[in-house]
Amino acid sequence: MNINHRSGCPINLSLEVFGDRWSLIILRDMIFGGKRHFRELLNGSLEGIASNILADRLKRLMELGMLTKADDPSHKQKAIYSLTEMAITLVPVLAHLGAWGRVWLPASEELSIRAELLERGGPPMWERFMDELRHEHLGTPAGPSGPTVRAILQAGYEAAVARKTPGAGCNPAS
Amino acid sequence: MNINHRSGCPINLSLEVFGDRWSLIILRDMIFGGKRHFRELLNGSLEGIASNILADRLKRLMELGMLTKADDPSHKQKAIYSLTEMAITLVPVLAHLGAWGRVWLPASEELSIRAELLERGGPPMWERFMDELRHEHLGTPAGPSGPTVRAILQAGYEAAVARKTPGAGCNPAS
DNA sequence: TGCAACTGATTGCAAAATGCAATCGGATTT
DNA sequence: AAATCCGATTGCATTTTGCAATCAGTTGCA
Repeated sequence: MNINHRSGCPINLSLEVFGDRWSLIILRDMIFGGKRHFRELLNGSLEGIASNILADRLKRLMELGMLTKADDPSHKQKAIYSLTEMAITLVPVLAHLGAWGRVWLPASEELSIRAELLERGGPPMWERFMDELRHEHLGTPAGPSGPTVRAILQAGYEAAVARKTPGAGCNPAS
Repeated sequence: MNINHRSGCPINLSLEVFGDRWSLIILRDMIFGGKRHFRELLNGSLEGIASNILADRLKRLMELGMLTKADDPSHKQKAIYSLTEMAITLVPVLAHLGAWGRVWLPASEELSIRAELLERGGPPMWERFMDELRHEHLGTPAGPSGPTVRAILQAGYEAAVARKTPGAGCNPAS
């Protein structure tokens, strides 16, 4: 990326990477939502990102070394975006950020569950989650069996939704 | 603040608070640099914030409940800005963010020292630092004696600077 | 008293980022 | 063959941002 930095302070440099309203949202959807395709990210996010912004941020995140792009063998024109190790190690940052936001901001109950579970799981759960992401995005060997961290978080989310609207039953939506 | 949120996701809400290039810089300077006045923040930051941006962000952070403002008894028109508990609990987030930036971004060696010390200190050091900030900004009783965490970080920074330019001797600059 | 320096801001203005709708060429599905 | 889906790109109006200049009130000093 550019060598034109405001300062060499780590927090400032991190802010130059994430100091906008969308980059971390995209990474959140990839990490916690398992999204890998342009359309998934475009239509799947709660916040409704515009397609040009999404294209711009994906490009930017690739230039920064946070994402890589590869062809999808099943769809000749589909691209698969993968997290790099640099992005995967954001998990603890996101966990802390989510924990802070859950406490201090008007987070909805259902969406807070993931943050709460991740906070309660602590560093061991983060490590396990990062290993799963490495397996999923970098092709490293699979870790221990059992439900994945993402599945645990998702199950917690769905249980919270069910508690709120008990008549809805099982909901296959992402 | 506004009730017009993009979503109730904690990470999104946090991003609505910090998803800009300056808010966290200001909090960083207050937390790690001990800055309390407009001019200190204006002239003291490495990144060179503009005065209107600083004024806008201070106002915004007050509306969000992260800062409070009080008159300085020594200067009739001086204002002292204080961190609230909401802002103080950002310390772990900043610690993680700094640790991530130190590893993955071209952080300068001197400015990385703080992040490294804070990371090595871990949660106990963060807790102690937050207690010191509570004492400083909220008037809670003082904790254990001995050098403050900020002083430890500052000493590490100055030692790193001295290592780099050995002839400079002791440097009283902030 | 007079005056310069300093206090926390505010204003005007240009540049950049954002949001939105429409569109693109190619690939796949029906 | 037609419709749909794919990852984008374009044009454009609106909003946000960054920068320089400036503001009025306060303080320190001569």
